[in-house]
Amino acid sequence: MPKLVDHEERRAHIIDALLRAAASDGLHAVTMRSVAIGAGVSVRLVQYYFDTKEQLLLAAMERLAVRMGERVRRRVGERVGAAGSSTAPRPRDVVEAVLLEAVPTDEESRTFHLVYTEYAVLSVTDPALAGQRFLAAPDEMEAFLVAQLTAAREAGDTDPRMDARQEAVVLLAASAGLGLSVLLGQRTADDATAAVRYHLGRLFHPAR
Amino acid sequence: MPKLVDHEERRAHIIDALLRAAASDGLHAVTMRSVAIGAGVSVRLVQYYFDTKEQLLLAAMERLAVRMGERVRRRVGERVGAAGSSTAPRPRDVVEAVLLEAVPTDEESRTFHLVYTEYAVLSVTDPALAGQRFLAAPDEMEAFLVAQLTAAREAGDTDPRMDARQEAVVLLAASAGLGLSVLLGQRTADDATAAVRYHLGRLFHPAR
DNA sequence: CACTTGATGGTATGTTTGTACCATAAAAGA
DNA sequence: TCTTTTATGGTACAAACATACCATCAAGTG
Repeated sequence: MPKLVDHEERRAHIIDALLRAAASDGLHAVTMRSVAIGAGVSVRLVQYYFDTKEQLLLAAMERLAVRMGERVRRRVGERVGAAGSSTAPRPRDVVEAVLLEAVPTDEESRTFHLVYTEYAVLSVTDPALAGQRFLAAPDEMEAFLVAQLTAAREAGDTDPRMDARQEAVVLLAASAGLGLSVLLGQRTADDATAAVRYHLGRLFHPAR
Repeated sequence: MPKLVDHEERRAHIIDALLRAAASDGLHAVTMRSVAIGAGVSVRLVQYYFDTKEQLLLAAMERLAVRMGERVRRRVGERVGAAGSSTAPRPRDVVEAVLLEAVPTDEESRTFHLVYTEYAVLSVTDPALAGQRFLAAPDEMEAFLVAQLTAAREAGDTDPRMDARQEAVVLLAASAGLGLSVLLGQRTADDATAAVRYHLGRLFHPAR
């Protein structure tokens, strides 16, 4: 046999080229050739590792979904660590961290969220993409928020009449909407961040 | 001359075919041929009325933007009328009407919002679509909401410490996010509506 | 009645796309 | 050493696309 290459690494390299292409020219403009050029390989190689274009798109989407989970978990982890290893983090800080993940700040997160959104919209009309793992991440986050909000309410940090489930739905929708408006260039990331903080300030009473 | 046709009507007819095609197969899959077939005319006719595909897409987008304005204004008008011709409508009802416009209920509004969203996302990467009237409608709505919220606060219907501008931003983002989640099939229209109502219930005190 | 002009159909063309096919170098196993 | 398998390149091909071109019919105008 020849070089005996690490397949997963090669696939990841090609997928990254696809994501770059999708972010700069749009997911609809992604072509086997443009991906190959972006990855610095021949079209034949892309075929070799992904057989068909549809499978390439599928694989890229799965990678995005995995990354989304990692991103959110990392954000939460940072907050947990920042509060010191012994103290439990305040629910408000954890919730803020999760919500702010949806706001694209640097170029890297902008790219990520743009392509993620392109996929989400595409999945509505494309049967091959439909019913994919797009729903898992949001559902997971919703359950997580409900738990945090419930804890906060029982600790007396919010209005006792607050409905944790409804509030989680609204928070998630607001952060998604704010992130989208930043992508569309309607708002700056700072404005979106300020809006999230304002809203959380109204939701949470000062502890004690 | 021949039949002497109403150009605007013909153009509207073709654009409607484009919107249907975009809603069912995705904006990226829209082709001169599919539009022509959908409109029941020859490809040559589409060329005749819109010259190039880019101009066709542009014209359809403009039509969407105009419709969006009409939709919102109609919603507000309904609320104003429902309260009786002499009484001023309660800000809460007006705000609710505006926000619920973003939630797709029947098939017609689902089609409309889906294509609108497809255009919005496309405009991020497509230079021909960039910097278009997408921003006008949201800005207008934001100003409108700020005015309503300010009036409500001054009438004592909300917490006096409420920041009308920040609150408007959050409300707009939440309704956009909820509408999107309905399009993506994550939530039902009823759930989204309930979330909007819940949030407004917390924002507005009962008048008096 | 001739003629111009608006509205339409059909077809040709050049380009781009995804994919299939053919070839080959190189390493490992017999 | 011969053969099989892995990784790669190049090219060919049919389909689809946007667009340009050529033709025709009908309705008003002179």
